[in-house]
Parts: sequence; C-alpha cells; structure tokens
Amino acid sequence: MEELIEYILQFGSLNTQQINLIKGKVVELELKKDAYFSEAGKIPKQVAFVVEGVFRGCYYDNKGEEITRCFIQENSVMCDYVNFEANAVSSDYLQACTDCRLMVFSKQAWEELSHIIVGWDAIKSKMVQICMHEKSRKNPVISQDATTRYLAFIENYLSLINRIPLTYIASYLGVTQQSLSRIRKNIR
Amino acid sequence: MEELIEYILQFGSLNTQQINLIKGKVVELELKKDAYFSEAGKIPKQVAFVVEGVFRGCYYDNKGEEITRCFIQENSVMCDYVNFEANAVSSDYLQACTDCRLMVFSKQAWEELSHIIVGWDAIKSKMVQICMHEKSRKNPVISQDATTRYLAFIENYLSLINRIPLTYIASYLGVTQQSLSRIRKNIR
DNA sequence: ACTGCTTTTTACCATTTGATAAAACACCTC
DNA sequence: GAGGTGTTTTATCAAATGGTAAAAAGCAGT
Repeated sequence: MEELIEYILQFGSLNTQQINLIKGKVVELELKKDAYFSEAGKIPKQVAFVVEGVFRGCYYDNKGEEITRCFIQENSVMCDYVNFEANAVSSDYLQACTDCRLMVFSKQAWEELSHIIVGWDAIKSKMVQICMHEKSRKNPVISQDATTRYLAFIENYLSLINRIPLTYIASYLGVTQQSLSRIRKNIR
Repeated sequence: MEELIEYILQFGSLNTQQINLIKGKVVELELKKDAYFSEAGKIPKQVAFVVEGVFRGCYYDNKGEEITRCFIQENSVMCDYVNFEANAVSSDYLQACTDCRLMVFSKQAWEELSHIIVGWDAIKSKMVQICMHEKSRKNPVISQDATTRYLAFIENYLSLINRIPLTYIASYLGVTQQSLSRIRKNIR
C-alpha cells in the first residue's frame, strides 16, 4: 500500500486525510502467472497499480500473430485507460508474466475520488499521460536492427531478462524467438 | 476557427460564452514548409491545432539518424504535451511538411482556460489522451515486414502519400527510401 | 527549352532476418 | 533418476532488407 501512496505523491501533494480516502477505495488482488488482468473483447473496469510482478500488454493481429505491445513492471499504473474512460471494448490483453500482486481501483472508486479529493483529477491525468509517454519512449525503434533493439531493451528492462519467457521479449522486439536466440549468442 | 471549436466539442459540451472565451485565447499562425513548430533542446511553450497542412514529429538517434515518429494532419492537436506540462526540454522536432495554418494557445492561455471554464480540464485530458492513443494505434507494427507496414500506412494515411516526401514515409516505416521504392514497385 | 537542384527509382551485392526442423536444456512429477 | 512438457538453442536455406552508386524523373527559375 505504501508503494502506491508514494507513487501517487510523485504527481501532486495530498494531506493525510486525502491519503486515507484513497486507501479506502483500493483493494488488493493477486494474480497467478498467465492470468489476465483484462481481456480483448471486454470493457476495462479497473485501474491497477503493480506492487509485485510483471505484466505484458498484447494483442493478436489479423493473421492471429500474438504481438506484445509493452511490459508493465513494479511500481507503475496499468490500464487500457482510453477504453476504460470511454467504456469501450478493449482490443488488448493485460497478462501476468509472473505471479503478481496488485492494488486495484474499481471504475466507481476511481471516479468517486474525483469528487472527494480536490486535485485528484490533475494527479490522475498527469499519471496517465506520463505513463503513456514512458511506454512509448521505451518502445523498440523500428528503424534499428534487431541487435540494437535487443541492446536497448536490456538498457530499459534489464531486470526482466531472467524473469519472463524469451518468446515475449522476441514478440516485443518484433523478431522471431530463433532470431533473438541467435542475437544473444552473437553478442556474447 | 470553427474547425477548432467543433473539434473541442467532441470531447465535452460548452456554452456560447465558454466558446467565446476559448476563441479569445487562441491566435492564428502560419508556417512555411520545413519550418519548425517546436524544436529539440527547447521547452515547448505552445499547443497547436492544425487547421491546414501536415506536420511530422521527428528526432535524431545517437548515430545522427533522423527518425520520424509520427504525422499530424488537419484537425488534430499538436504538442509535445508531457514536456509542455512539465516545462521540460523536448527531444523532438515538430516540423511542417507542407505550408501550414495553425491555431495556437500559449502556455499561459492554455492554463488560464482551466480557471475560467468549468470542465476545461476534463476536456483537455481527454483530448490529450485520445491524441496519444490514436498516434500509437497507427504506428507501424515492428513485427510486420516492410510491405505490410507500407500497406497499413496507406490505410491510415492515404491522403499523405502525395503530399509529403517519400523519405519521411520511409523514415516513419523504418526502412531506407530505396527499400520503400522497391516495395512500391512490387505492389503495383 | 535549358540549367541546376532535389526527389525517386534501379541495380548490384552483402548482410540480416525468417521459416522450418531438430537437438539441447530446464523444470516438474512421479 | 526416468519420463513428460515446455523453453531455448542450433543449423540450414530462402527471402527480405541495407549500403552504395548511378540513372531517371520531377520541378523551379531563367
């Protein structure tokens, strides 16, 4: 819980009473490896803060290929936010890559905070915008070759290398897992 | 001007008085082809609405390669918003690909609207979030081959093909301009 | 129509990556 | 420790893409 509060306070200041209001709206949730936090075809109904574990965002293209869009690590917010806000059907899965522990806001709780905490909306938008921006900043660069993309991935996500299957990393980097394996051999 | 108002009203409703307040805060700006709306190394000080013309967002990687991140067309909002909000130095250029006409909010005007229009903040965040989301949704998919990426580009940006240099499109798709030229020949 | 300038296309070869298949490895259960 | 399951590595060949260079096409100014 303290991790969540500390995270939120990065984006604006809150007094003790306001912090307690937030604590009252959030519930803990555990998910096992491979479980989905949210699924394509459903309307996202929750915003999560990742306390422990790693998630990935992924979807399937029109050829049925699984594509990993992003990874979400400890101490960050996770949600298909635009569809959450719009009550629209998501096209992405948010899947646990490891056993995970989350703090979860229901849509109702998330919206009630706007009414009971002055300044919550400002914190909220900042949080979401920076989250989106960070994500895109870390994305593999399409004009770089696969080796360069892998090296950049190590820079950005060093701690993930031994926590999640190589297939997911390959899919994130846009190469086959065989190519990634070859790349790993060559940079050794 | 009417294009701007119509665009804003997509994200929330405003009365005539509020609309006039917005109109009073915005100024028209023309930029010639190749001019920059904002530059890497500077703090973004303005938010723009593109009335006419096409822009691109681009940056230079550590090898000095120019990389085109996105295109911004008519009837959309343009800004390096996270750095605009944070008063932080941008690492991107926003460059006119054609002669352009913009409606521009200064940082001061943009913030004053928050104080004088109830609900402006909500409209603002929705606008920015959807803008970021759209952009990433249209991005070329790294696991697809160059031909597929080019065909997807045509789907998303058909009207751009004959308006902007091929080099920019190649740089956006992550291929050399020679490869793109070969691809165009093969799909004919 | 000619000149000079920029953009786009072609061509050639080297390198990277994908597709397929098989082997090696790791992990879990019995 | 044997067997089963899933993951990672290797290997081989075919296809896609990059690098370099040159030719062709488009375009503005005279």
